[in-house]
Amino acid sequence: MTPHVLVVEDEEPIAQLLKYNLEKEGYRVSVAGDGEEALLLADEGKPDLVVLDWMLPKIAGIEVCRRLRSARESRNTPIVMLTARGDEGDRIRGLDTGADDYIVKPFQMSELLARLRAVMRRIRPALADDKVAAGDVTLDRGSHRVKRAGRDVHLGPTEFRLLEYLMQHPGRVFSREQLLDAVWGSEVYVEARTVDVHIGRLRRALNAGQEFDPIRTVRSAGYSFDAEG
Amino acid sequence: MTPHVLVVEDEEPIAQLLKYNLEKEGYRVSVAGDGEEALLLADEGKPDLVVLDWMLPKIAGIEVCRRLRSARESRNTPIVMLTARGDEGDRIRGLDTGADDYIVKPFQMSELLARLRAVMRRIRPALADDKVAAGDVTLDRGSHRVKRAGRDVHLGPTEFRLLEYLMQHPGRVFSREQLLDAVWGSEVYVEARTVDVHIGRLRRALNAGQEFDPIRTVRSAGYSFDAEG
DNA sequence: CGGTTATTTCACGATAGTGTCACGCAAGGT
DNA sequence: ACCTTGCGTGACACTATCGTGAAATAACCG
Repeated sequence: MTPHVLVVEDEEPIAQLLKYNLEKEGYRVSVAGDGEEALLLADEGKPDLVVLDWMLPKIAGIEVCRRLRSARESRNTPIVMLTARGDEGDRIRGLDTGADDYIVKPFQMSELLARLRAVMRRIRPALADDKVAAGDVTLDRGSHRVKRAGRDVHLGPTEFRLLEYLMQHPGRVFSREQLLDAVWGSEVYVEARTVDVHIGRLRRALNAGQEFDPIRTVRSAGYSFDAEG
Repeated sequence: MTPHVLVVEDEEPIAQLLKYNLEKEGYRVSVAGDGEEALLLADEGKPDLVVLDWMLPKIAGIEVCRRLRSARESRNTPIVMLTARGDEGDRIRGLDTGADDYIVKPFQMSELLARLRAVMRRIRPALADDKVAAGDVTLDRGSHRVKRAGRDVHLGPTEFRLLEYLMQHPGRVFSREQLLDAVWGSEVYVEARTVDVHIGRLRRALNAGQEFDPIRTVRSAGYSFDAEG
């Protein structure tokens, strides 16, 4: 599936310019004209990346950023903000609110695209299909369902995202810190050991009535998801 | 352990300013005055983050960036570059060469610190193909697995790192002190003979059911990993 | 609001991994 | 042969790390 970008920009010509160029690059693009619309579209469109103008009518950019970050759905969606030249204060506040990057207006389109590429590269693995399957485990993002050997498995939201992330890179070992960053988000601080507890619950739910445990503990390194075999 | 930052900057006042402020933030800081020194320090200091001035004597910033990216040690170390105002071309080239971010000079210290915080949150996920193989032994950093002739070999963390280090330079002999420094780290003190014990454990695990021992003892010199042949 | 569900932290026990030592054998020199 | 030095390894006390139940919070949902 092609990456989906949400552009939040109130100046129509700029919005169109962005849409045109991004689509040429192969992205799917939605445009929101103000903060309210942005939150609405973000909620239903589940974009993979948000380009966010800092000066917006109705709801300020920083507020949009904060709300996107506090909503579970969009907690890990990269946000690139557009700021006016010279407003360092805004940039710092933005980055600390959870934006991943910024571009100063006026910008070169080539630079913006390079930035987006850089940001996308960091999360590329997340842009997989709707369904992930490995071994006898199936995870469906659409219906938010997980099955083990055909049986439905009930997971809490965090366990779901944890499994989702692990299954996206089968066999790969992630440290607790990496998992916290990927699953919980980089802006919240929780103890690394919390991961253990969720891994435990995930295991209990996933392995009910099964003997093989697809989640591997690598001592002093982290956890990984491994299909049987 | 506190994060270690390598600052590569040829203008002494700026370098000192950076060092001062970064240390105040709790980072450990090394300073390199040119590209050559940068590569040297990066190699031996294993920094967690590199702040790289783009205009350097001897070796240009972009070249330093490229070499850091191609070296195994520093492949996943985030790089933030410092560029002069208005040089969009450089920035784009830099980002595409593998830099993770840039700051335009002159910059606000607070902005730079905010950027570094943002970059530090994301430890670059290691690339897929970081495997080492020699003879019938395979070591995969990503999945944290070691195989001998196709069979899984279980190693403790220290044995894993030890083998990893030895396999990186097949045939080369390392003294116990060198191995302690590379595998255990320079800040801990352990007896040199401890290496022997770990070599022994590594051998036992690796050679189970095999007749050839890929680890060679060089009397009064050290150990090396040698593929069969 | 009240009740439910999810999340986080803590503490404790279980277990895997680590560093030292000591003893015996091996290698090398004279 | 004999002595010296270096290496391999079993044993053991000590740590670090992991799994998990339970308690305390926080989020959610009518």
